[in-house]
Order: sequence, then C-alpha cells, then structure tokens
Amino acid sequence: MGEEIHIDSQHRRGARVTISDVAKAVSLTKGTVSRALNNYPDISASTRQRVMAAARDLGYTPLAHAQAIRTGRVRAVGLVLHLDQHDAQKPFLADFLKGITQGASAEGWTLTVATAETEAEATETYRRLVEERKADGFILPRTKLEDTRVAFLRDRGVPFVLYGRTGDPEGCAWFDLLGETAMEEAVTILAAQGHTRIGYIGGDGAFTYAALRLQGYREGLAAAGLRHDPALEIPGCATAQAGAAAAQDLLACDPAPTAIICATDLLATGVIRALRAAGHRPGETISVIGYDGAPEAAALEPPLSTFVVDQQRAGTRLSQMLIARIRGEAPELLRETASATYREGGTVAPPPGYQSEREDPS
Amino acid sequence: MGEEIHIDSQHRRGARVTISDVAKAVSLTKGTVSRALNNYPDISASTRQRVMAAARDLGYTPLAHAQAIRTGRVRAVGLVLHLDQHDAQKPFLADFLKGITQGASAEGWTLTVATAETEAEATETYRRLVEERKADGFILPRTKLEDTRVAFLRDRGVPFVLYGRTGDPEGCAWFDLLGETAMEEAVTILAAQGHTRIGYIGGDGAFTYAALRLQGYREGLAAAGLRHDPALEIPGCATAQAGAAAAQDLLACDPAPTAIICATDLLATGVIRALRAAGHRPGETISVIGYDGAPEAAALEPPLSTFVVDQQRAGTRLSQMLIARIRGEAPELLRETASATYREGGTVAPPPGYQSEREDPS
DNA sequence: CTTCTTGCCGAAACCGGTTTCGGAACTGAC
DNA sequence: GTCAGTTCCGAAACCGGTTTCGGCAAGAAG
Repeated sequence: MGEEIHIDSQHRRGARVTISDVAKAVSLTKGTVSRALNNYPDISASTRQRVMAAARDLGYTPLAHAQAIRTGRVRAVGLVLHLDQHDAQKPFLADFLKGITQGASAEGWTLTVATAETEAEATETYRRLVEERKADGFILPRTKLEDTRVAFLRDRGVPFVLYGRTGDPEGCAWFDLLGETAMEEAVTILAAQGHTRIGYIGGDGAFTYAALRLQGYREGLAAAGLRHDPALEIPGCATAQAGAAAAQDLLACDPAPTAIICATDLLATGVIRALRAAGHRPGETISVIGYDGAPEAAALEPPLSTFVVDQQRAGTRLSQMLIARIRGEAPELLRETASATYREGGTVAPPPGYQSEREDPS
Repeated sequence: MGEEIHIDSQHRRGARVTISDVAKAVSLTKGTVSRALNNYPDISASTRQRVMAAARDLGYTPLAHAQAIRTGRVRAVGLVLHLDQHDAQKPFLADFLKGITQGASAEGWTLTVATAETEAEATETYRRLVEERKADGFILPRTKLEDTRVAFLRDRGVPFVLYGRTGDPEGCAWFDLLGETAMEEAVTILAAQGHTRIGYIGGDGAFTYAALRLQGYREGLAAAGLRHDPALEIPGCATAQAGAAAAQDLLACDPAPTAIICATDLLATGVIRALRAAGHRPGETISVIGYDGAPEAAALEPPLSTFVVDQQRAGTRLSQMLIARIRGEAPELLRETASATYREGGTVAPPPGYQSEREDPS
C-alpha cells in the first residue's frame, strides 16, 4: 500500500473527511451537499447521484453530534437498567443488549446505557440523559402497572417504548410477551398430565407482568375445568428465597398441590431447592414449570421445564420501534406482542400414583 | 397548568438554557462565560464566581455534543461486547455495567454500548464508533494474548483500558484480577485437605486469563510440593460441554484425581454434571473448585466452592482509569490489579478415606 | 417576445459551544 | 508623568453540520 508514501492531500493522518471536503470534490457548496445527502426535493437527481458517489468514494460519514447541534438528534437509543430488583433480569441482559444494538446499528444508531438503583435515582438519570441529550428516546424495561418513568417521559415529551405493558397505555408504544397465555398453557400441560391441584407462585405485584401471569394462571384453571383454590396462589414473591418460602407454604396445604407453576425461573430455582429439602424429587414426586428460560434453570438437574423468551428478538424489535417512534410514528401503531415457547425440561410428570387414561383406559 | 398562558421568558417550554442565556444574565459574552466555566486562568476570581452562581441558578448544563464539535470529546466511554464467546461473561454483565456507569456518571460521562459476534465485526464496530465519535475511548473486556483490538486502537491513537492483561503491554493501561494467585490458592486449599492428585481444567488458551491461571495452578503444585502430572491438566475448554468431557478424561486417568480445579465456573457446572453422571458426589467423593462466582454455580447443590470476583468494582475502576487515560494520564501509571476472594461452597472435602492429621495425629 | 413558473443551486445564517486574538484598564517601576 | 507589563474581558472566528432565503436560468403559458 503506497498510502504512507504518497500523502493524500484529502486524507491527512487523523483528519476526518468532512462535508466540506465532499463539497469541494464535486464543486458544490456544503449546503447543497447536505441537502443532497438528506434527500431534499430541490436537488436534481443527477447531482444527488454525483454527491453520493463522491461521499462514498471519500469515505464520508456525518458526525452525529455535529448534526445533533442543529437537528437535536444524536441518533442514540437510551436504556436505563434498574438494578435494585435483585438479579431478576441479569441472565438475559446480554441477549437483550445484543438485540437492541443490532436493531439500532442497522439504522446507524447507537445505544447509551445507564444504571440506577432506586426509583428516584432512575428519574434523575433520565432527566440527566434527556438534559444532556445523550439519547433521543428510551426503552423502558420491566414496566409497572403505575410507572413513574412513563409519567415523567410522557410529561417531557420524550419518546419511549415499553418492554411490557402498563396501566395507562395512553400514548405508549410497547413490545411485550404474552406471559398470561404461557401461564394458561402451563396449566393446560399439567392438567393433561392429570394434575388437579396446581399451585402458583407469582412475582412482585407492582410489575405488570405479575398481574398478567396470575390472570393467565386463573384462566388456565377455568379452561381446564379446575377449581380455583386461593390457598394455592402465592403472589408477590421477588427472590429465590421468597420462592422457597412460598413452596413450603404450598406443601403445608391440605391436600398439597402436586404441581407448582412459577412466574419466573428465579422463583423456580428457590422452589426446587425447598422441594428437595422437603424430600421431594421434582419431575417425579412433584412437577414444576417456570418462565423465562434462564440459564440457571437449565443448569439444574433435571433441567427446569419452562417457557423460553427470545430476549434478543425483543431487544431488536424494541430498538426498531423506538427509532420509528422518534421519527414520528404514532404510538398506537407501535404495539406488538410475541409468545414465549415451552421448553420441556424434566420437571413435569404425572402426579404420583396417577394412571394415564391413554395407557390404562379402564 | 398556567404555563401555557404566562410564557416564562427564560424557560419557554422545552427550551434549554444555553450558555448565551447565562452570558446575558451576568452581562458578559458567551466566550467569557465559557472560559470562566472551564477554569481558564485569564478570568478573575470574582467573575468566575458570579458566572458559576448564575449557571447554577439557571440550571445550565453544557450540551456534550455541542462541546464535542470543537473539543472532539463527547464525554462517553465505549464498550463493545463480544458475544461469540458462548455465554462466558453473561452472568456478570449487569454488575459490570453497573460499575462502569457509576464510575462514568460520577464524572458526568456516559456509556455507549455495542455488540459484535466475530472478531472482524468487532473491528468494524470499533472503527464505526471511532469514526462517528460515539465514544472517546474504550474498555476492552476479555483480552487475548495477541489482541487485534489493541493493535487496531493503538494504531489509531484511540485511548483504551484493558480488562485483563495482554502479550505486548506497550502503551496499555489495564485493570485485572490475579487469577493466577487464586488458582495457586485453590491448590493450597486442596492440598491442605489432603489431596495429592489435583486435576486442572483450563479455559481457551487464546485468552490471557487462561494462560495465567494455568501457570498459577502449576505454581500452586510446586508450592505444595506436589508432582506436576501433565495428564491431569486439560486446557483449552470453552464450554460447559467441554468441561464435562474433560472431567470424563480426568476420571479415566489412573490413578484418577481426587480433586478438580476449574478455570471458570462455567466449566465447573459441566464438570459437576459429568461427575454426577459417573456416580460421584461432589463435596463427598470428589472435590471441585471453580472461579468467577457465577450465579449458576451458586444455585447448584451443594453450591460450588469458588473464587468470587467483584465485577462492579472492576467496572468502576476501569471507567475511572479510562477517563484518566483520555485526559492524558500516562498508561504506565494506570495499571492495577485486584484479587478474587475464595467463597466456601460445599464441593470441597478431604479425599475419600483420608484421615486428617489434626483429628487423627497417629 | 414577454411574463410567470418551476427547478435547482449558492450564500449566509444558525445551532451551542470553544478558542484565539487584541486591546482597554490598571498596575508598578523609574 | 511616562512607559512597559499585567490583568481581564470583548469580538470574532471556528467546529461540522442543517436550514432558510433568494436568485438565476430554463421551460411553459399567453
């Protein structure tokens, strides 16, 4: 490569090629070049071609922050992670980020990440990011029924997309997984195995997903023609420890449930530990179904039967939808759901002593 | 809200307060205000006070991307995650990000995240981020002995800090954990329990950490006065499956090891699965020690004995060091190490049939 | 052949900051 | 009282883009 010897007048080492360089190359003003590159209608097709070709040849890339000073857009999506909520979303984070960045970079956007521990700190973080314009909009993970982030951003007129649903959907765009149908399906699966007393351990009621999954569990019972016993329903569990305690409570019921559905895999790991401690063998003497597809749950023996969520796809869709939202798309047109897929592990079996009707059609 | 009627002259809805607003408030030019805020020496102490007070009262925050157009700095640290390497770093990601963002935001900086699958894609991603100036420098996780990222960024003159060490440290700043001393300590712990045949399952040799930990294992053997048997050393394992296969190989040795040290917890989960399948009970018939402090390993029964790494602190130090590096600090002054701390799980016990000298001083 | 459009581009202002340069006012020395 | 040296700030250029405005030339209409 003779580039080192013949010092290119255009490309001094370390010097970026600017829009003025492109303008000089095609003998136009930088204003015209800018309009050509941004598809303004008052530029003839031929010059547009010429400009774009020159820009490509010179390797011109506009500086996002230079554009931003006039347009107000830095071409970045924002994500504030809430890390007070135990380690609930931790295992999925990598896939989720992968999805977001892929969706963003396909449009030439980037991702700005921040973290917060308390809700007040989170609001302050959003305020700062908006104030300094480090992001043009936000993806809000783990939505609550009443979400202060939504209120804050809506009030400020900052675009956002929810990962999950919320109580007041006015002006909200969202992507969510139908946890409720998964819970319903879980009941169906267990009922088909012969279970009639199916317990449920739910998540923190402040989150929307918890309410929806609980509702799905109940609808599943109704669809299977099973009686709803409030004693078998323990909502509001946030940690593996809480899950373990809830499992103990369920075992103390009379009669005890022969199967337990958990709103999250995190809860399920605690549940399984408690069941083992009580002398149970999950997948043999008792059945357990989780939700999330967490690696911790897959590492158990036997692996947990659970509903796997494609976090990467969620991230991709969310960033795509957010960018569309920022570009002016109406939020009502940006609402999308997907389904988690059931993955058979080894923690589901018929209840002890149950004879399948198929195998024994007496 | 009466805001619509009484239009505040200073704060029209959505209108940021700019440096010109501050200048007007104190009857100075914006150039002078800028110099005052940036501690130029040619500004009198009294005016500097006046300007800063006014800026505070008005709630002025400089726009990072507006500054960047002149200074070339956007006040953002960059992080490119490599997601081809299985799910090795996934569990720690949340803590790591938390640390980075805390260190960054304390200085008024933010974090730009991107992902890449292949090494070529990673280079292209760095190139893009540098080209568009989406970050002023980078944190490079999971360094290799020969790291193309280092070569690339060094060549371009882009500041960076390594999370880990590398073959050619010329001009590199880094933070790293002393995995080698942890492995050495692991041998010491096992030797103290009476183990004499201690196997080792190592990580992908391309990564620096793998070479260092292997070396630590060997030094531990030497320190404990144990013979180094190459047959008990299986390096180059990247996945849990590979760990399981390696464990089978170790069990096939004659005599088989009574303890196994794993370079990572990920490997250890595979190892434990294989040991169980072979009829072993980790923590009773055989001992296992891991490294990382991964949640998957803590969820095992019994929990894995392992070395816990404070990923959050690593992130904090790395972002602080990177910012210092960007501000001109010499890389030689930015080199720091820390130690992982041993956490007793339940997978370490004396070898079968071994009588402790303490309890039985015959 | 005018006149009115329309298409197309140049010129210049502008965004919100930073940085250079020059000069007024004040100081101290002789 | 003069002069050189500081101190401190204003004016203006500048960074790399975007956007408004106006005008020239070609084509259409009368």
